[in-house]
Amino acid sequence: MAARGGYGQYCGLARALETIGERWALLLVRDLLVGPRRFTDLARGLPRIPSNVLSTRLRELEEAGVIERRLLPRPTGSVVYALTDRGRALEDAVIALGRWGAEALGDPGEGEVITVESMTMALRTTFDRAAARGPRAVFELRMGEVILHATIAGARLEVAPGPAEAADLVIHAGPGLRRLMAGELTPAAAIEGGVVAIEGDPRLLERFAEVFRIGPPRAPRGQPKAEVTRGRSAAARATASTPGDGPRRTRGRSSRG
Amino acid sequence: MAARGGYGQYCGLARALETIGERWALLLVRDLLVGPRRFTDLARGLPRIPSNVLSTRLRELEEAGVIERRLLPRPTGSVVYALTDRGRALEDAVIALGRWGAEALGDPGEGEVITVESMTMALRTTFDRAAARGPRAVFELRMGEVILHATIAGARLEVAPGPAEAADLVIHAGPGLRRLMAGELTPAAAIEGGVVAIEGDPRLLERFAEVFRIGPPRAPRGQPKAEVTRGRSAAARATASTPGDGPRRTRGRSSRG
DNA sequence: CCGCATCCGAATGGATACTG
DNA sequence: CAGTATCCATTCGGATGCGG
Repeated sequence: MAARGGYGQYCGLARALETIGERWALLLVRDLLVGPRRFTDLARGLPRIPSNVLSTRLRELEEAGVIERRLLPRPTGSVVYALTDRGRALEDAVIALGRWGAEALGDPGEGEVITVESMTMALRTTFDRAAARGPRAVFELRMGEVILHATIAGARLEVAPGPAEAADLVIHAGPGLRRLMAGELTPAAAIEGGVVAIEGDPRLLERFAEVFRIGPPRAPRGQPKAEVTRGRSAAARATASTPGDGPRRTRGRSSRG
Repeated sequence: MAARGGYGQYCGLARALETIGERWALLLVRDLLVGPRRFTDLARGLPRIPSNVLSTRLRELEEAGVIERRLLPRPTGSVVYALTDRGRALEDAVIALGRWGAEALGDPGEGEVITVESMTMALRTTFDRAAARGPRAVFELRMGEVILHATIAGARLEVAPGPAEAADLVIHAGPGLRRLMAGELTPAAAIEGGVVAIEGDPRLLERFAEVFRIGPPRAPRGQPKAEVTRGRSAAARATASTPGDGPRRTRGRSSRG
């Protein structure tokens, strides 16, 4: 690590851990993978990080060439932190770790927050490009104050904070969304159980659950599918009340504040 | 982390870091990805880890379901630590991080060790399966006491500690091998500069340098290639003296000790 | 020699307060 | 808003001890 001295190993992994292995470091990278952020943005997204530690990490990561400080143009004159190319190259590692950790996510612990940044990276992490083939689709995901949208087109995915301009499906969800993504709940069951509420064609929720998956890619296929396929009338079950397994605690910020 | 308390984030990455983000943890996983190891094996491969920290990490990783203790059969009755399936699933993340870190490896720092385990994972990390297509080849890599061998067949790779039974190419190298793998040195230059010495067909060293690559996959191709292609007589330049950029410091152990 | 457990000084991480 | 300064609780690093 930056501070405690190295591992004494001539090894890529050791070098990586010396650079971004310090506590909080990779979570800062996670947030910055979504876009440049100011000091306070980062602090808000990581409520448990002390400001002095945030300071220290930002300095260390800057010295390591992972992030850079940028002076914001006119209006404010303040600074934002942004990933360098080198920092952006961490995305694969962040995704690999996130994928591994997501399998042990379970239900939210007391006081655990969900942020726009963590959800954005969660979607990028769970994206199964093989399952994504098919027509273009725009999803808007709403979990309390956390609002983001994802566009899948071909095998490409784009996720960004904020509402979609024209969503094909709006998903209102709480943390129970994980169970849908993990395949523990069928899309129909998720809707009927109040875990999610949707605006749009229920079949798009099936698509969502196939494309964003926690754990190994869906099994053989055709087994849990049969009894589900179409929930009921395809039309609108719109604007359902907030799901029973509603948002636990969320900390969000729309893209500009 | 196990000890310091969680990050307070409902996020796969945070969960992963809470599990294997503690200092030394992922290096233990790295070594165990090569195979089961005893306490002392691990301690030897990580000379800078205090024994109490090693103890603690092993217990934490066991509680987290990443590793398990196994009682060794007859002869010794001692214990080995081995990855569980869950632990083995960390390989992707270890490789992603290792790949990122390898690009910043530079030359070995004072006192940095190279072990059979780190080199084994380094080869798995840098393996470029696209470049691997071609005839089967067995490489034996020797860096001081660190001896391992790699077999590439089709797009598959197997790396294991110890000498090969029938190597197509034996490579004697020091840490300068990194420069070859990073493309900073052509195979011919590496041989002529004494960075590596080989036993076998020099063209196999070119193959090696194409298949095990640090950094982005080789550029367009055809540029640095031309002036190199065949070193000279294909036959034997065998048993060259230890390379000038010889092993700095190595700690190894043959597979059984 | 293996497999840790214990002890201790030093360095970080964490919480809070405070300033340009 | 954007950090810096302080002070305390933990953990780490290193050395040593010790039963098997």
